[in-house]
Amino acid sequence: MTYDERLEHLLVTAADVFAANGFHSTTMRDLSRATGMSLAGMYYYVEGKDELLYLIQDRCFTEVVTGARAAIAAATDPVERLRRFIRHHVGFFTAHMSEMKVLSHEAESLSGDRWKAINRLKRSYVDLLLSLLDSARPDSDASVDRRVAAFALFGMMNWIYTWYDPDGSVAPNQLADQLAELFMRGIMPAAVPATQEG
Amino acid sequence: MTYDERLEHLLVTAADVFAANGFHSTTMRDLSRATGMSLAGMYYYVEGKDELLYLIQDRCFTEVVTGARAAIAAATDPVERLRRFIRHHVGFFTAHMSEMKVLSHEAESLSGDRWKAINRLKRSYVDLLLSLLDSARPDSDASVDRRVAAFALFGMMNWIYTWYDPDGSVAPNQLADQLAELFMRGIMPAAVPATQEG
DNA sequence: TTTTCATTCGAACGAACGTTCGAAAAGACG
DNA sequence: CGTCTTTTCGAACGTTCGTTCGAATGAAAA
Repeated sequence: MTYDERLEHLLVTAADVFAANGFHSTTMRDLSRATGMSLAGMYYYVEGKDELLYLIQDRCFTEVVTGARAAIAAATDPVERLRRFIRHHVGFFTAHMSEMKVLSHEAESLSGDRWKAINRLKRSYVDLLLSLLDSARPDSDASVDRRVAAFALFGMMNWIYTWYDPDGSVAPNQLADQLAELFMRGIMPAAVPATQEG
Repeated sequence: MTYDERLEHLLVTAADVFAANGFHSTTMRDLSRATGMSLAGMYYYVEGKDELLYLIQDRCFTEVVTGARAAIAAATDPVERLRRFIRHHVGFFTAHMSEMKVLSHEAESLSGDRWKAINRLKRSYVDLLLSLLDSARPDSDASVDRRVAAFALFGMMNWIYTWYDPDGSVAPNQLADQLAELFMRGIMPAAVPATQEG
């Protein structure tokens, strides 16, 4: 095993434990037990508990942002681009539950420069969705504020970690499609129309 | 000041501090400072830190559940009842941000019997929404799973604490209406129809 | 006043925490 | 083999935590 692989193992395991028990409730001794490394040994790979959380969030969020950009790049239709953004977010979330739970739930557990760095990523990701919304929505529709719409969407997607079981009766792909459908048309599809959406 | 008023003051202040800094990061000494009570003095009113969190969540959630039942009681139209449920939840949330943030964010910070008690309330509240959804949705619409729809709604509502400012440009009433509209019809109101919804 | 009960709190306790340090072990290279 | 570097880790340090305890205070009753 190389150095990088051992660091990776530490980060993945830590994400699982943080997700299961919360960042602040997790002790370095818990991580020592879970990883099989010694307590002091972990400090050879990581500055401390805070940097551990930061590395998990930074890696995960960077992957989310670049993945989203790639996912929407191929499409030109604004509505389709929005739909792909949603599918990518939900797909990534369900495939990396621990990391995404840590990212969503422990947003305020960082401080100082590390917090700022993560928030830069967050802002760029929010801006991306806002621009997608501006393109996809009819200009006329001012009934819902753009920020409200954006954070409502993030809310329904990021809440997943509180209830969703990827091995349950709703498959990740179905969940993604249903959330996209819900966000686009709501639960009360206006009576009849338009079944032509791929 | 009576005993009850002092307990109330402790609970309200603790909810604010928990909301601001998180439950686990908050020390009893922080609460002592914020309330003006002495460290030991708080233990005359409360068994400990865990019971403090439990009391905040129990009182708040009980109020949410009974308030929701009252809010929908007057209406008979299923869609209107659902709309009132949403408006009540968002209205209560924005009016009690600290408590609701503690309720949403610190759901896993309790354990044992106290966790079970809160989860009983949670289950009954979820069941209430599920029954409202069953009544409000066209029987035919199986495109979105009922649990997915329910938790998507809870997600967009409970996510509020991460971004919403009640003193910002969107008033609480507007937020409630917009989230209800979003959940019912989505961001892409199907072109033309039906402006007849009260 | 004296007695009783409710309420407050300074001071301390034991436990658990994140982190450090110096030495030991393991590998790489001559 | 010996030497240098990388990696591991037992043991401890200093701090902070939630909680307790017994004495002090205040208010009401007799």
